[in-house]
Amino acid sequence: MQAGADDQRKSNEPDPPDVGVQPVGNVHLPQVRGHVLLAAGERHDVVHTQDLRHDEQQDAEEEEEGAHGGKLASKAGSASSSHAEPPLRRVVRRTTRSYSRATFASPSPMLGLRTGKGSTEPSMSVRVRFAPSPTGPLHMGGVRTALYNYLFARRHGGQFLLRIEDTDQARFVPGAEDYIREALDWCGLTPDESPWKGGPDGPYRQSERKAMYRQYADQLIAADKAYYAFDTPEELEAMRERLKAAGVAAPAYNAVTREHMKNSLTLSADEVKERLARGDEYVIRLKVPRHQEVRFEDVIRGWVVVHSSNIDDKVLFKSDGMPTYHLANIVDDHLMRITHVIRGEEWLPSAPLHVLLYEAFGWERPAFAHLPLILKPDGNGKLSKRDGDRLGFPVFPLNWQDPTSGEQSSGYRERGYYPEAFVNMLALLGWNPGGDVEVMSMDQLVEYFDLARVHKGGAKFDPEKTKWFNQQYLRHRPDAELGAQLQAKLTASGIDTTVERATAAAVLLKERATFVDDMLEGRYLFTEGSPLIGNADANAELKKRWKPEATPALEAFIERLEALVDWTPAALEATFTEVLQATGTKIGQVMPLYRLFVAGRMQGPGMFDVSALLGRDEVIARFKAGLEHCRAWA
RNA sequence: GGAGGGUUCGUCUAGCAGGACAGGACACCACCCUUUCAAGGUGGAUACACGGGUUCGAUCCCCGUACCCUUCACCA
Repeated sequence: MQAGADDQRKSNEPDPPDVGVQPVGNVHLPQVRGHVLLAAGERHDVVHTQDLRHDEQQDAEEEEEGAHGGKLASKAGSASSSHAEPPLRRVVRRTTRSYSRATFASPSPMLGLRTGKGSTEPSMSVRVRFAPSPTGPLHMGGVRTALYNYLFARRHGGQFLLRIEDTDQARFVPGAEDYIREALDWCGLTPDESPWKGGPDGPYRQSERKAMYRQYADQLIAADKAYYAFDTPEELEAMRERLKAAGVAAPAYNAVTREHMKNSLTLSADEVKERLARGDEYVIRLKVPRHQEVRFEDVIRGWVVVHSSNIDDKVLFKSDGMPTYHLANIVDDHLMRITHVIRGEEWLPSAPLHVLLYEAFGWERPAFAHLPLILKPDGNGKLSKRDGDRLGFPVFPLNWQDPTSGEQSSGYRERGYYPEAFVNMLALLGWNPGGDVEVMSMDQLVEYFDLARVHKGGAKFDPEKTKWFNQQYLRHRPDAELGAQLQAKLTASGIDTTVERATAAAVLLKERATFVDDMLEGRYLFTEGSPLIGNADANAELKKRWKPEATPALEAFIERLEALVDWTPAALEATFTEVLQATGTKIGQVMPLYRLFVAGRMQGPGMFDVSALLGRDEVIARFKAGLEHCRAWA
């Protein structure tokens, strides 16, 4: 439960005000049934290139682009200032036969200024950060937080930084940091400043900033905003027990109880000095003001008000010499000039404390935006690793093996998901651009992203929709790429073939695939010999379908096939039809057998396409073998 | 329990400043297309948590109730 409960925690933060989305207009394009059509000849390219960027050429730059996250530039570039109209968004929907359902976004012609309610005016110096704790694999909730930070930064031309919050030495997990880095890279969310890349405000690993926190804690003590506390764990426990027994709902070390504890507020100056000199263990606590309304305006939730009496004197500096999350977080955000803290909702309860800290330091505080949680598909509560195991879907972007327990956790990448699909799905979990556009490239997400449109309520994760996204991306992938991947998979399973052939097969197979692996169902396109051999399922199916009456037609077809000059799908179909007429056979009596003889399974691409690809010799051989096979029964 | 947050179809959501048959997508069920399976097309079913107000009129504004979630460490 520990693992699960923690999953979504290490999130991150910030954001600025954005703008409302203008009405979507789509213009200059003929409209058909509410869909915008592009010129017939262009529709394909447009979708590929601009929406999914899966063209070959773009393919090449894909990785790099992802690695730099850079590219937002494109938005600026796309600002076709030709028209001084309000920002428009064209909604492009494919209306071609097979892909008409999904709604794709096309790059907006221009990015005009947006104005939105409750949005803060983004300055040109937006700086946000994703601050995970390296305590294990990055949870998909964390990835979404990173994504929103990234989108926000790009949208406003700011910087996206990554800071490793490893102040808790006890929870250090080897490999976790590398995992974070790799996961972010895979998703195309590469930070502008990070422990690995460096930057003007480094170091970006809190353990390496250790030396600078103490002075800030001291500064607070000097200003009477914090104090030393010498209470032992036992004494703290005793205090809680005592208060609990006295009927106190929420025992806390606060303005009232601190009067009865061992701290620099109750002990004499001399004793404090002596204890310090003696080396007694102590922590430094924030001296929360007694009567004060703490308030801040959350970018996505509006005003949040909490009375200081509900906030306890949080430990800022631990006895092990490390700052707690609260202190380090505020100090670092300030030093790193973070303008917007975009983080998970689980941090909302401690936000007032953070506000108090900024006040204690006298620093201007960043804007806060607390993201809704990602909930489990069924029931309520945060999505945890256990849910993934239980329901059979990944909860992490990449595979992960726990260094101590050896426990394995599967990731989206290894399951065959495209990072674009994963990111697209994540982006829409809690946010949407307003129209009915769903399939969007990273550039488009950047262009449309608006923190003000993020939902307040938690979103249940839907693994099915994630598959759908993958399917969308897969079918828009260039055939050559799919062919190469299919070839590689076949080789891995002991089947040799050429890229050309694999590509030709991929064209037929991708239509019914969600993952590249799904195309392996068409392995019969590459093997030799009857697919009936050793295939129990095929034989069972065949027994149900076989009727001796079909024999004449099948034999006639084989005969015609041997003499067929034009070995193409069209010619094959024409021949087949002729045979049916000549023999007075119904298609339903023969086609299933044709399919079983040649493919060995009842589902798949059209048999004429399959046959054309397989080649005359192989098709005829399988036909004959199939016939022999059935005759044995009769 | 305290504090805070949340609540539109099964799910993600739209609904820009009260007046629409409450829209889309995923999933589901039909039908169409089709040699099969997909894909695609068409149609269907299902939602404003509840109760009061304010109003000529509330998904939308106000109050209350219910339920859910998060959080209460020398963890982040």
